Amino acid sequence: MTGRSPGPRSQAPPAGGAAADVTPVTRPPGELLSIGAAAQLLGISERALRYYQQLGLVTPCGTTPGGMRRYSDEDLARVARIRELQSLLGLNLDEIAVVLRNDDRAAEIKQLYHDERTGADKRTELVRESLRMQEQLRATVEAKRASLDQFLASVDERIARLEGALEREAGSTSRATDRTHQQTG
Amino acid sequence: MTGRSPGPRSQAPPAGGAAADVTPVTRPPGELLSIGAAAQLLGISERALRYYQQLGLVTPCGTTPGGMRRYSDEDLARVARIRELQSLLGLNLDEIAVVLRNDDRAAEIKQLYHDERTGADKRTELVRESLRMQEQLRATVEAKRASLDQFLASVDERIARLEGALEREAGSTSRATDRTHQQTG
DNA sequence: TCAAACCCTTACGTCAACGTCAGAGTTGAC
DNA sequence: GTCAACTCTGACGTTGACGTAAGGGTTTGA
Repeated sequence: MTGRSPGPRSQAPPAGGAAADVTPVTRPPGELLSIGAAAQLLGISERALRYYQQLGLVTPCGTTPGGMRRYSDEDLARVARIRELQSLLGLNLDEIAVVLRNDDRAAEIKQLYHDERTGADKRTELVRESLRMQEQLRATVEAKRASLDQFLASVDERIARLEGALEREAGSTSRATDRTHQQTG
Repeated sequence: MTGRSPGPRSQAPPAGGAAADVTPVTRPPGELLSIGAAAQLLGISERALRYYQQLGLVTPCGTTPGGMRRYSDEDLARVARIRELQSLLGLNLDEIAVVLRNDDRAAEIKQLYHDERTGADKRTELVRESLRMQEQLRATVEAKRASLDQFLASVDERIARLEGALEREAGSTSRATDRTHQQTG
């Protein structure tokens, strides 16, 4: 009911935890991965990786002399982020591109921030810019969370009513049909 | 960045609150609505309503002698539920069909529960069944909420770091380049 | 009663996010 | 060096969730 993991349709698969059921691929330390290995580790298809690259979302950090893609840990993290934004926030790849560009800008800002040549006021300005972007993202997430909490509350309410009914049933043990069956909505 | 409302792509539009920006359509009391009125009130297209019917998700409570659909408030609520399940949980229409079937079963159970002819043990059994279904849905929602909270926490952490940096900048007011620029991650 | 506004079914179109297949090149172990 | 396994670049196919247009009925207010 929560959507089968292997399929690409509907929900995006986990892609953040362990890979597929077979061959958990005990992750290598800091080596570069081929597209096949990366795909298996992330639990997604090679096609998806190429597609993300085509859209400019993730470019593998390098290639072999023959032109074969090599993915770093950082690249993998970026792909994981994509899947997270897909499944958690329901963003499409265009919207995700915006978020990733903000991430990149944040990294750039961090560099500049630690650069000795950056003046104090410039530094402050950069931090403010980064802050604005993060707060915008936060607003999106928070909105989603609020709706989800409300939904969860309504489910919990139904559950509470049902549990109440169950207790009342248990209370009226052997006496057959008493009239304690309230009309609770 | 949060997905434009009018478009059908990516995220499902609100459909729970007010309709489109023009003509808020101050809802009629308990009358039946034509498909056009229903669509406008819900902020979705007529095509979507027909499509949901085609999939067996929502059948308007009646039709005119000429065969034109009439939607009750209950029908509208059902459609709103569909949109909510789409946008909040990211379920596809097949998965939503399952949830709606559970909703229907719950309503049926409620009827049986309040039926005098239903015995005490049967009653208990029915409540248990309903409870199981709701708890299954709850698990789905809760899982989503947990991931979302974690994501939100990570965003908040970044924000906190940035705010810290900002305060430190404000602290080192006029003195040009001091060395209080910590390496915080 | 009659025309404008609305609705019906049927059917083809669209768009995102990949799936899949073909034909050719690359790599790495032996 | 060679061969199996892997990867490359096109390019067309698929699927879900509708959009859209055609051709024809239905409703309703004047």
